[in-house]
Amino acid sequence: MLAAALLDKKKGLKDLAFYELKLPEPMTDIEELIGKRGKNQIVFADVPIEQATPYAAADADMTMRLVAALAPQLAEQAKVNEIFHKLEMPLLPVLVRMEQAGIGLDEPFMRELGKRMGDQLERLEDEIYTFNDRVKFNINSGDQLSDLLFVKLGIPADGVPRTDKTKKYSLTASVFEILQAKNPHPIIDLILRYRQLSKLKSTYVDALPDLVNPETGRVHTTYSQLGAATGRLSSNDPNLQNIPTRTDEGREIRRGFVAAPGHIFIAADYSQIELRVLAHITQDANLVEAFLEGQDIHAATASQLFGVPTSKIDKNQRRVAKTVIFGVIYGISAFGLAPRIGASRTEAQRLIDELFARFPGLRDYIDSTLAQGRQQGYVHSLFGRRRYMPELSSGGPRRAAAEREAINAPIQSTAADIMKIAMIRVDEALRQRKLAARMLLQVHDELIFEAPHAEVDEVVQLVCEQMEGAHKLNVPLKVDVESGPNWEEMHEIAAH
DNA sequence: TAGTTCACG
DNA sequence: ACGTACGTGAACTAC
Repeated sequence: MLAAALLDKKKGLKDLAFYELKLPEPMTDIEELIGKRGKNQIVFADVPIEQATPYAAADADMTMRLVAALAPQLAEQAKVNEIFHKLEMPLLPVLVRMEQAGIGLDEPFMRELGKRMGDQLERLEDEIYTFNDRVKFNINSGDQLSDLLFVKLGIPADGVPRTDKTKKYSLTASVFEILQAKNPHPIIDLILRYRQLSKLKSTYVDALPDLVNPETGRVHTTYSQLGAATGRLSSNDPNLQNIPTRTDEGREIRRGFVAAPGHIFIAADYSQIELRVLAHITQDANLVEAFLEGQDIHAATASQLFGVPTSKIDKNQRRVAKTVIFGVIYGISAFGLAPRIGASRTEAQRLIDELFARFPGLRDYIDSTLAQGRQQGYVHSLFGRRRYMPELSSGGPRRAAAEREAINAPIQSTAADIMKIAMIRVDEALRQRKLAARMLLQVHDELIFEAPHAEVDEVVQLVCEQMEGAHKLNVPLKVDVESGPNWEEMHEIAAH
């Protein structure tokens, strides 16, 4: 019950206070003071002191009473208690420093990029309208798009999947790609291109400059320690954990994140942390050996799957092996794997079977994790962080979904715990050595720092040491480091 | 506000 | 027969 209360991000202080403290008196809601999110909303600083004072006092008082009510419940679970006091609480001031540091944004660059994207979007719109008798419509509207594609243009809709709740035609990028292969039509590529550009423009290029804090001239995200059920952080307003990197055009946006004058970014990312955690938890001999020998893990997996020496593995085999092993830690089925690797369901099943045959520790891990999850009602990370999963004991598709979550959670959670340990240690080491370098961002397996040029060598050394040594597993933790003047132009730094 | 889509690890 | 890969946050449409 406690964990549920603490982990339910939708439960605010007020709900907790009523639930845990059984308050008889209604508390003032923050919305009564500042209004709902929107046009007429004011900031708390504008609330008259006569109203702000009792609200703030109640807020602090309720928090203190909640500590008294919840701490004993927390203490009943030794490991969860330790995660709270030794990990989450020490992490909090580190996150505050990161949020307050913010990150520089090159506003003129973003505006220029926005203008270019806007021009290109206009051209795409015009081209798309030519397929609708030059009549304008809202390309972002799935309803209007469906009508054009499947009615006016007569593209065959058979085989097009339906959406979950509304059962309309699903119009995702992968659906368009399949459609294009079966019934090629020039409008399809235009739509894909339009979608990609408008996503980048509206979500990042247009939105980010509005979030520059006028006081600091920088963008300040907010991290949530309760954002993810697995113990990962989440980032919001803006989300700086999903800045584009996968396409060249998306990557351009990263060029707009710039290091302060006299400074340079340093990015340190854990190499394959989830698979290393998988090797540690499963103790699978083949997996452990591959990491101990410093092999390219996906090439090594491909070698096992296809029975070909690692040196003879081509790019496609490596890609397939990567998809298969990630798929398995996500609980994928042959049905789900097949389209992702462009193979038949039979072939997909063969690869899954082969993976389990070559890495028998994986099957044991899945079986024992599910058994323990059903028996205890939760699964846990290496450090004892729990994810409650009552639906493991239900039936039907909800159970299947819970099983996939249960397979993945210990791995993702353990990686998240290790990263949090590293962040605390890196922050401590930077401060202890009186360095001016600051930790700015965390993106799950990666930390981004801003350092004066003169500090680069020392910071790189320190960061690697703390991250790689955050926790000893039965396989090494490896960290790759890059640096550069902006978030796009990053170049590897030679091994330390 | 629900639903869909898509950006990231 | 059923549904089909984990974890997020944001923009957008339609109601």
